[in-house]
Amino acid sequence: MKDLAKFIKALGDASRLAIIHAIGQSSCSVTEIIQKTELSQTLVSFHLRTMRETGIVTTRRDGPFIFYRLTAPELYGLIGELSRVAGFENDIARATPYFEIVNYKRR
Amino acid sequence: MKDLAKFIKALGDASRLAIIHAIGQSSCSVTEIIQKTELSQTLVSFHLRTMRETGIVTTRRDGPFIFYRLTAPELYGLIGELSRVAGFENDIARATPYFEIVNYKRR
DNA sequence: TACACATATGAGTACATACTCATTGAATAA
DNA sequence: TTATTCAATGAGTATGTACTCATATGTGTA
Repeated sequence: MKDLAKFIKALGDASRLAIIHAIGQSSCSVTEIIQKTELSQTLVSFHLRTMRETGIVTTRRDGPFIFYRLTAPELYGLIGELSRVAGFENDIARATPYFEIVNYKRR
Repeated sequence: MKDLAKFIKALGDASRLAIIHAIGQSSCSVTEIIQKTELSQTLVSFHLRTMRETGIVTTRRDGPFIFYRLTAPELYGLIGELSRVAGFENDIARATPYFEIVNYKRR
């Protein structure tokens, strides 16, 4: 059974927000996601699995690559709204609304 | 200190969603929240604490009562949007108190 | 004062989750 | 075939979190 709490919980992690930010509203291969987020391959794969299972992302294979995209592209903007509502509007990036939204840490 | 992932994580729990639903866009005393959610006093208090600390709710004392409200009332609608985007509009959650969040109307 | 009511808090527990490392599988090219 | 690249998976660990029970604190009234 689908569960809203579970879905939202799957959004509430810095690494997964970084992945969502990397994907944006188009799509990305896993390799691209790894490069953009600077997270390890294993960790990206680990998170993509739960994001697949909660329906946040869907996949398409193209040769050796697997492309991920948001199942609902509007989700990207909604997370931006959440960020604004949470009071993050004065963070680093008002001009690039969705960049500072994702406050993921670099390694 | 502020952290979007932490904020969203604090939304991703069924008990806390129930509390948010109970509060709605106005405010409620803890006693009212307990009655509406049918959660234990201790558990409600436990969750309200983390919701206070993440800035989801704010409080006002009135005599022996402490009233809680959403710091940002728009959050209520946004959760409805998330629910719709997640594809819950026809979910079994119709029978539960979470339903009204699920069926929040767009502006 | 004493008492009742409203709410918060500390301790303890069981489970969930994020992460790393090592390995495996799947697709392609030489 | 072998080798290479892309991606997923299993095991192990450490931390986080949701919850319960008992207790404490705050507030108003008799």
